[in-house]
Amino acid sequence: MLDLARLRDDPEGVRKALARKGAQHAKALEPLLEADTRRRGALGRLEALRHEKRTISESFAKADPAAKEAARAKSKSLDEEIKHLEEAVRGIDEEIETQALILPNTPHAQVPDGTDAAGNVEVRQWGKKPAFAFAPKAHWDLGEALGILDNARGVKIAGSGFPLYTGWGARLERALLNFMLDLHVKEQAYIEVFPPFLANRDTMRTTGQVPKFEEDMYRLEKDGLYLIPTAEAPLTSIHRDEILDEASLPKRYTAYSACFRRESGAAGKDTRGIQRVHQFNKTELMTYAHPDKSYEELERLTNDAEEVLKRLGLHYRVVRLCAGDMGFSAAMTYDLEVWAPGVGRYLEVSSCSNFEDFQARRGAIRFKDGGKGKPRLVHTLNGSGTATPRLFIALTETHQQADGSILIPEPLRPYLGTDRITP
RNA sequence: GGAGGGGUGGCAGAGCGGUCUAAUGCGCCGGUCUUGAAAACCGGUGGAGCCGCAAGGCUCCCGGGGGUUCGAAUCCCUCCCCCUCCGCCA
Repeated sequence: MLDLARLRDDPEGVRKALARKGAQHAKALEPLLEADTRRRGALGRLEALRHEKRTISESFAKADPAAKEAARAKSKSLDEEIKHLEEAVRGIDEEIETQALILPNTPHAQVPDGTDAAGNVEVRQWGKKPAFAFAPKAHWDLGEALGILDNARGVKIAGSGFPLYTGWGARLERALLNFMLDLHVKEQAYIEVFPPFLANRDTMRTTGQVPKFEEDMYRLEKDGLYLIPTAEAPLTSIHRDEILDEASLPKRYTAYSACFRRESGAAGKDTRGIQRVHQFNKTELMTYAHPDKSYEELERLTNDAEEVLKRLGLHYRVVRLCAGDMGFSAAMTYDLEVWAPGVGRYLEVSSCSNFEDFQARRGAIRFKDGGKGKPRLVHTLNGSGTATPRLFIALTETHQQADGSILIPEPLRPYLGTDRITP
């Protein structure tokens, strides 16, 4: 959520910034500002009435009987006005919240203009596209030939988009996750947590999935819970409604989680194999940062995610997303795109973002600056470190051999227990 | 799922209809004393919102919501959470 005070102080600046994310957002500003003005007017009157009522009851005990009767009557009549105004303020508050919660974050000044992926800017590359003396297969063919991926039976169990990894495929999945977590925990000093995979509405509102993207999630109507689309949600709510010690920042967390996404509207779009699925595994990196240092942290976090790809010998590129291609809550985002030679495309395996205080405001995540004064909002950041389906794709497609086997990169061997997956 | 107990300031814990601007202790911060530290003593120490250039003022918050009352941390209803016991169970 954006700071309402900022909207009041600099409506033009906010309007322009929002327009960079999409012209429609800028229009939402006017009614919001109008409601804010109405709210403050009503609130001022309400508080004056409450003050009057309070004063009456405070002097009640020592008033004489006649004055008591008058006080009772006056207080009663104030009640009606107060109740009326309270309802009005509550109504306006809801109005404001409804509108404010669907406004996206504003992009950082250094985020390039653009309306879609075409506007993204490549920042760097690592490695290069592998050369093959044969035609590299796509992972769906490799998966079938090696018996590590069984899409047909996944469909039988749950439906399309719910991959069934089998044999070495299942072990590869597990090995990748352990490899990544160990890297994040032992070498990069993130605190490992194992979060719930279901989360409530407050949790989802904090990170920005609710209310605007409710339809993108699987929901358990009866329990008021959502299947998490990313561990970002539970990780960011660890410290929701808390005031942290300044000295404890940055707080860096990592977690494995299964992730669930409806991906409705994406049917048929890059869905072959396991490029886009409803359930997948991912390790997540998440930081609660001091607001003055969050952009340094974004670089660090991005590098930490990249390290996974480097160690697995996978060619990738880092792109800075343009304003129009960024997610709802982000102020700046780097995407990591790994090269998949079988499908012949770069695939997004990680999205590393600084949300600045956007999520922190929604979740009231603060810290005491210098130990005194008003608490300040922290900045939150996160990035996948990384998501397995596309990592699985890149790994199998990149390291496939002429004989149809997959050569396992050195760092992963102790986790997988073999140096090669063969048919 | 059933029965009982309980949710108060960073923590412990009192309060059970007006004096609560929530006792007291601990913690923390500042000061006095001291070569320094400790101890002792003195003072301070939550959050949100609104008004104000500021100083400051006002409103709300004792798990959430609603009610009774001139007045609620205190009484009533309801929901959530925690603990104990029982049931079920990976």
